Amino acid sequence: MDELQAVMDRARRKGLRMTRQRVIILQALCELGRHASAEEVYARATLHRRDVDLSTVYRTLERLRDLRIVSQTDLGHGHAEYEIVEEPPHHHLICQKCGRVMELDHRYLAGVAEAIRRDFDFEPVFDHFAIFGLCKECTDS
Amino acid sequence: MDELQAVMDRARRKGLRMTRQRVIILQALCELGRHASAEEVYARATLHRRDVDLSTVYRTLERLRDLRIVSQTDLGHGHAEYEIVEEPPHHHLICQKCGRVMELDHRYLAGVAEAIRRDFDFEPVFDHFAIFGLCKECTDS
DNA sequence: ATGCATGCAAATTGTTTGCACTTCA
DNA sequence: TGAAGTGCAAACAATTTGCATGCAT
Repeated sequence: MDELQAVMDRARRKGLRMTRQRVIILQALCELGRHASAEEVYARATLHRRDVDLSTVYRTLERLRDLRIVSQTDLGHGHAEYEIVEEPPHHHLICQKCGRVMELDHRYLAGVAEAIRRDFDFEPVFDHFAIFGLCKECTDS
Repeated sequence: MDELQAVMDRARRKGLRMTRQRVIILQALCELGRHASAEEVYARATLHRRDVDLSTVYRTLERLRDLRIVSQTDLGHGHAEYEIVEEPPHHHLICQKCGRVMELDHRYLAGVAEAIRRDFDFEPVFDHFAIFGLCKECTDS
């Protein structure tokens, strides 16, 4: 997978020291694909070889988030969820009742981002947005 | 003062049983104004008379959130923040670096809400939105 | 070489829960 | 009266931290 290579390059370029653990964590994130909890990343990472500590996973995810290599989102599951940032980003609609998750294209938010930039001199980080609400089925019932 | 009455009426109409504790909690929320943590609500509530338990505060806030009388938001402070929902709602721009918080008018998001409603049959709960990013000063430096 | 990263275990923080008792409608 | 709400204390889960050691640059 050269997705892993690409992400590692990106991280290195941003000055991240590439330790064995960090490679494993990035690999786990790539394999998992979308929004995984720290525990899930940990589980996936230790699946191959058991040589990462959970606290290291937390520390690394925090670091990666600061470098904007991964996004950190609260999807209402009682823990943070992480995923590798893509360009353009994508977002989620989350039903508060049934928990269903739908994907929302970035175009829906691009206009808002632009307006905020213009009017507030504020650079919004729209790596990943979580919008809560009610899906059709749950609105009806 | 009659903000409290108005909110209590609203709550009662939604079928909320009005206990002594709940009145105190609603009062605390009114007095605090904007986004307060459960601990802050608790502190404020017990300031007058010490007869609410923290667990009751949590239970009540959860109940009020479900009734959409208060909004629950993650402002990135490591705990949830609550505030009485106003009409129209307002939102926040939060600087990830310096922590500065700016208010965002609902009009910025009204269009997005409409589009989501139309295209996804999804009713977004836009009681309170938190948008993270970088303010001017922190972007420059 | 040296400063940053890690493992381990323990602590912390925010939040939830079980249960006997009380209170509102 | 009876269902719903409460206090208390204990449990929980996610995340963070201190410190001795290890490793990438």
